[in-house]
Amino acid sequence: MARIRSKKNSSRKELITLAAARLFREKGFSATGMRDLAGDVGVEAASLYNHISSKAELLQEICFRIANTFTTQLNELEANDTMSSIEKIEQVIRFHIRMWVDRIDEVLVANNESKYLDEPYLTTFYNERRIYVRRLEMIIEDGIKKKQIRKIQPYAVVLLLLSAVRGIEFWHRTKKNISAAELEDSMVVNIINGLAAQ
Amino acid sequence: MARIRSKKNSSRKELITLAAARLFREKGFSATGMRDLAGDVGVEAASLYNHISSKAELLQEICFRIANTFTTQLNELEANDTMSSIEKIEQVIRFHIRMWVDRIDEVLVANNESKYLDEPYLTTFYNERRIYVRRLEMIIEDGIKKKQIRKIQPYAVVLLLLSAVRGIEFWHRTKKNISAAELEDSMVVNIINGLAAQ
DNA sequence: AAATAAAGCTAACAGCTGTTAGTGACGTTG
DNA sequence: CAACGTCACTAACAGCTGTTAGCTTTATTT
Repeated sequence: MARIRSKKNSSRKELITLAAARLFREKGFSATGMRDLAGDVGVEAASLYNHISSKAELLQEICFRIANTFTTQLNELEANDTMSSIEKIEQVIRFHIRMWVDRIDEVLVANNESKYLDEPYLTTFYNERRIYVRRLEMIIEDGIKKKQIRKIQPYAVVLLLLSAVRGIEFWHRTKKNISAAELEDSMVVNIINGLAAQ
Repeated sequence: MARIRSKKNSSRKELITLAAARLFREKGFSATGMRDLAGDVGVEAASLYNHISSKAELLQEICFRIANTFTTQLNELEANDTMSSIEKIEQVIRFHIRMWVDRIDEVLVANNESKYLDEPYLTTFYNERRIYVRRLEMIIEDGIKKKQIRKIQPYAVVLLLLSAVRGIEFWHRTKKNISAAELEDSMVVNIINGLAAQ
C-alpha cells in the first residue's frame, strides 16, 4: 500500500517545478523544451513523466501557486480589523516586494507566461487576478472614506503600486549592493508618504 | 532590368512585418508559426519567403526599426541647444507616449521578444538600449548641473519615466474614453511637475 | 504580343516537439 | 526472499517547425 507520500517523490516534483520556473522565465514557456528541462534536472526527458503529467501542468502549478499565495495573504489582511488602511497597504507592498525578491522566477512566469495556460485555466487565472486588483482598490477606497488616504483614483494607485514594485526587477539587477530589507523599507517609505492624508 | 523597387513589393514586406509584430506581441515569438503568419496575411507559408528571408529576420527588422526610431529622435534632440533640459525631457516623454500609442505592437515586441534575437544582433540590440538609457541620464545630469532639475538620482528618474510610460498600456486598454492627446498632456504635466526645480 | 519579373502555389525535407510504451535497476516493506 | 513501489532508461510515435525546390500564374515592361 504505502499510502505515505514519500518525501523523495514530492521533493523531486518540487525540484522539477522550480527548474521549470527558472527556464520558463529565462527562455519563455514556448521556447523551453522538455529536453532542456530534463537536462537541467539531470535526467532524460521521458523520465520527467514519472513525476509530472505534462508541460502544461507545470505552468499551471507555477501560476496558481503564485496566485494562491497572493490571495491567501490578502485574505488574512482583510480579516484583520485592527489595522488602518495605510497599514494594510504597507503590508501589501512589503509582501509584493518580498515575493519579488524571494520568488522572482515564479512571479515573473505568472506575470509574463500565464497567457500560455490552456482553457479553462487561462480564464480562471485572469479572473483571480482581476478580483485581486479589485480587492486592493477596495482597501484604498475604504482608506479614502475614512480619510486615512488622500483622495485619489484608487485604480491609479493600484497601477502605481504594481508598476513601482515592477521597477524593483531592474533595480535588483543593477544595484546588488543594497540589501533586500533596505530596499523594502525605502520603497515602502516612498510610496506610503505619497499616499497618506495631509 | 526594372531597377525601380516596385511599390507593391515594399508594401507587401511591410504588411508582413506589421502582421508579424502583431502576432509576436500577442502569442510571443516562439509560439508564432510561419503558418499562423501566412494565414494572417492570406497566403501559404512558403509564399512568405518571396518577401522575407527568415523568421529571425522579421524579429530583427521589428526590433532595430524601433531602436533606430528612438535613437534618431534622441540624436535630433541632443543636437538642439536652444532647449532647456526640462523641455528636452518633456519631448522625450511625449515621444515615448506617442510611440506607445501609435506603434504598440512593435514597441512591445522590441521590449519583450528581443531576447529571441540571434547573435550578434542580440548583443548589438542590448548595447544600443544601454547607450540610449545612458544618454537619457546625461540629459538629466546636465539639467541638475544647470539647476533646471531637482537634485535626484538620474538613473531612478529614467526608471520612473520608462515604467510610468509602461503604465500607459494598462490605462490604454481599460479607459478607451480618453484621447491619446489628452493622455499625453496629463502624463507630461504630472511627470514634469515632479522634476522641475523649486 | 513577347519577354521578364513578381509572387503565388503544392510537395516535401530534416529536425524538433511533447508524450507514451515497455523494460529493468534499486531500495523498502511484508 | 518475495513483492512492490519508485524512478530511471531506450526506442519510438505522430504532429509540428522553419525552410527549400520547382512549377505556375499574374502583372509589368519592352
